[in-house]
Amino acid sequence: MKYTKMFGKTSKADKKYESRSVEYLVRGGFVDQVMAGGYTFLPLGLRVMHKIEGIVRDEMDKIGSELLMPAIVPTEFWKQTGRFDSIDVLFKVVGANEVSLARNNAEYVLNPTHEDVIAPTAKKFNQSYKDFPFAVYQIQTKFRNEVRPKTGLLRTREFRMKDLYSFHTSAEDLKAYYEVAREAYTNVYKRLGIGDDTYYTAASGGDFTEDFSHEFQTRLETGEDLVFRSQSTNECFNKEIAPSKAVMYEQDSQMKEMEEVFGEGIIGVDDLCKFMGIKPHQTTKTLIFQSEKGVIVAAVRGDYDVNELKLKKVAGVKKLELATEDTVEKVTGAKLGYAGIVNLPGDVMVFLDDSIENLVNFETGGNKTHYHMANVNWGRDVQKPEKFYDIKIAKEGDLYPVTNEVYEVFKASEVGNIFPLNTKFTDAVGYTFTDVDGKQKQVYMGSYGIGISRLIGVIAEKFNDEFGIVWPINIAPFQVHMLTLGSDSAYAKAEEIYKMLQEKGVEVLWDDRKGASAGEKFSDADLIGIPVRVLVSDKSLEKGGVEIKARKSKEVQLIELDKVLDSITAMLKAS
RNA sequence: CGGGGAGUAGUUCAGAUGGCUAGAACGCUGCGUUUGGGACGCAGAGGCCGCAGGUUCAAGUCCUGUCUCCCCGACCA
Repeated sequence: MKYTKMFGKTSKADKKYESRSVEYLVRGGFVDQVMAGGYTFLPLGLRVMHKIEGIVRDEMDKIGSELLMPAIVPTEFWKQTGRFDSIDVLFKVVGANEVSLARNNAEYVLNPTHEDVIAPTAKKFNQSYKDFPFAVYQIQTKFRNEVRPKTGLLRTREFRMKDLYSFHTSAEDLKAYYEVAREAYTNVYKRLGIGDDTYYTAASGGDFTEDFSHEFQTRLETGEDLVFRSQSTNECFNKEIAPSKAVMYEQDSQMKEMEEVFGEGIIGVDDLCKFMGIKPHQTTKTLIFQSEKGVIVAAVRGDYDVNELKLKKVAGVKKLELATEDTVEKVTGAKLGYAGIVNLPGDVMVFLDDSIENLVNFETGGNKTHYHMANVNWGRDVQKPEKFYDIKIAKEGDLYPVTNEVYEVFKASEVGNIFPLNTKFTDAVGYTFTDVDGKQKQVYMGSYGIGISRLIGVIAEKFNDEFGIVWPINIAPFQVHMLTLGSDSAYAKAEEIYKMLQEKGVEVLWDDRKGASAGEKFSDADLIGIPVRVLVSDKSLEKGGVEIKARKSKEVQLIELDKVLDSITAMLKAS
């Protein structure tokens, strides 16, 4: 591709960008923002996307077949699975004006994912045990009504995604395939150049499943997720579910007299600590929740917060929300802000976090407006429960309960996820198969996603320097960036080399601008970040050849003309 | 969904308390000089001041509404 014929231009930095990936992708002419969370992929960016898709497709073809579903489907698909009213990012498509509506006033869902479409489709075709297991995938544009798109391609309203769905005759078979998918994903990330920094991470199953799901998290300073990793076992957990054990502080050896402290309007751990002259880890935080099984009281040490996902599991409830002020008053007998674990009524479920198990002389709310209890002790003042639970949100410094080691905690960006859906969707659409015994049985399903366009952002964010992007070889938009300086004869020679490289199948971007200055061309080459740079100039030709340099290195080599192809091939191999 | 900021040239921005025949830089066009790390001179083109109402002799500037974008937080299958 000749640079002068390519659509899209580089630009100088003229404002502050939210991150390096955004700056370089925009300035390099890879993408152009059209709206909040909506980008045009310019030719350079699209080439990167196609490279990523190629790798993903190659690995997916080994474990499934590609198909393509429509981006819009009748709302019935989503009503059937019960998700039409519950998914908060769902977009709907309707005719835009009266003329259009007069023609067709049906409503469609703009799919954010395709479980709801593939399940009924699969049901149409595969009903015999002989058809199972099977898996299909597609690479397609998805739409989600994100409230706040951010960080360039990392979170957008419209994005490219690979989604794979697998179907099985048993939970065991699904589990076995889950591992196959995991393996395929691992290969994808390795080939993309981020294998070493991408972690298989347990996460909440969310709406989809009671089980955990798994995410592939790439370590990234600007990432949105927090990953807790056990270094000895390499197990990783998303913050939302990370099991945790609190670090214990030294406790008093003697119990002090319990006292009721009057603190008018003192609400919240910070205020309380200032008021009473104690530390957050000497206090307890008590929250009152409403569930379908009744009121739940949960308490954690003051320096923690309650993890509602954990609490749901521990309490065995499906719905959990903070109780209303009225309920709180009824349960505690006090206004909001003074709840504690003393003198609770007997008819509520109480779950206490293990971080408060070994506290001595601790504080808790008085369950009496404006009152707090100080120097509370187990046994003497409150009955010690038989069991403490882990219902806290993990934080940096916490221990992994299984090994008692301090977690390594890092920020990361989710580049893929896999869900064991079991029968959630197949049940919803009435998908069963006929087994060898002639009976109808449940179909098990799994769902597996890779955020293609997000990967471009993640990789650009990960591989760059002060001058621009440094693309990993497998997904660089071109393999060689050739530039020319000097007289017409240098350009003529460059054109020869350009044609030769193209004939040999080397992807080359030739900066053939005659007006641009040398500095401009060098800077653009660095910004765009193609792995190998080849310079053809009067000076290099006088010295007997061309100059070749890897993007990630500073070293420039002079190569004789007849060795250009070999040297480039060698450099590409090495990078 | 809560809080904050901003819409003026292709882009980034400046245009107190109304007086504008609307500016700058970068980019763009032409001519010339340059050409090994974002060159220089000269000459130019380019604007419904987001949109709709209102106040005023006069609105980019004030008021109301509306749309959009950006940032922080909550949420995120």
